[in-house]
Amino acid sequence: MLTAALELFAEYGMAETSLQMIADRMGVTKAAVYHQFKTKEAIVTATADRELVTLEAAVDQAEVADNRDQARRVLLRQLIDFAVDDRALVRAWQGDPAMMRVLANHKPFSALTTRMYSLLVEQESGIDWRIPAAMLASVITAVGQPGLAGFEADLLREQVYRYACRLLNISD
Amino acid sequence: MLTAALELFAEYGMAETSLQMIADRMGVTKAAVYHQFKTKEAIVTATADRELVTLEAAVDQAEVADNRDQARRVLLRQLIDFAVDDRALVRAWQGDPAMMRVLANHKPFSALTTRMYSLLVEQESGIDWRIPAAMLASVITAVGQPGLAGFEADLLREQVYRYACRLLNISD
DNA sequence: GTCTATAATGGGATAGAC
DNA sequence: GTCTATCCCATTATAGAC
Repeated sequence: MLTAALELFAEYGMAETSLQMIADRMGVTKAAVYHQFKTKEAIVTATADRELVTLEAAVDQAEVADNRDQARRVLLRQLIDFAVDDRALVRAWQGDPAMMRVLANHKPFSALTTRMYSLLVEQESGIDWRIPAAMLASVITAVGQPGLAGFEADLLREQVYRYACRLLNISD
Repeated sequence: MLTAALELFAEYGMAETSLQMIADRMGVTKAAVYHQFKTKEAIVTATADRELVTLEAAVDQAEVADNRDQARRVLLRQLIDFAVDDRALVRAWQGDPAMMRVLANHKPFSALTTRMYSLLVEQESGIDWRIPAAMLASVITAVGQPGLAGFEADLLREQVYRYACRLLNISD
């Protein structure tokens, strides 16, 4: 069910995916869908929650690193792995304004992005990390672009990691 | 009118922007909007057409460059200028699945992206430019991210150009 | 050109039978 | 859990007066 919904979100966006479409793909009626989830937003947050555990584990691991550069490298690796392995999810999340609005109001999601942001945005050194962080996020989520759908995961993973390191001026 | 529509598209996405919202922002009724544009898609393509002339001029200029590297540099500069100066437009275009579907079916837009792609995707040298092209597009459109809204255009322009050059391994 | 009024459609959501 | 049937409402789109 969540898989079916996520595929449709990735293809049509959240706003243009009706409960009827989800029900049709599952071969049931709308009422059956409503039996599991009270609202459409609940479906969206449920699809997100299923993926959040993986991302939370990645941030957990990065937060215990020895220093900030190391933490960033660890986070980077895992975010890229995650994005490449689940490009449909990235497509569903990235950019869609309706989806972003719902996720921004979803506490577990916003809490996670705050933690990621803290790892990236350096206060002490006087460097403003907001711009490079935005670039980095953009490069990682680029794997969701339709034009890259044909590439194999291994190649894409390696290439994106190389470009991300180049962006951050760190050795891979 | 097109300005009002574009602002709403940038904030709520195309699918979640109703004609009523556009009419309200203009202080008129829906019927007045329909008098100018027969359908909602017509409004979208009209907002796009208004911006396409700028982008077409940029590609024209790049296509007459001496060599491919030079063409890329010219195109890069102008695309970044365009994106930074009109971040609301980038936000409206980037990612929104509904918007992308309409634009993909809009000939002037698809023709332009084909021309840009030809400049970037190198066949002769054996290098596959599809991945770096996707990275580049991602970095440029990153200026539309809400988190970068507070930065001044000049700073953003300079930074994005630097990161883009780093990505392509060319001197700025 | 802009208004009021009104169709026509589709979507979110619920009630109640099986 | 799934169905049929229904409600309510927002939206797209049009007709016709001013």
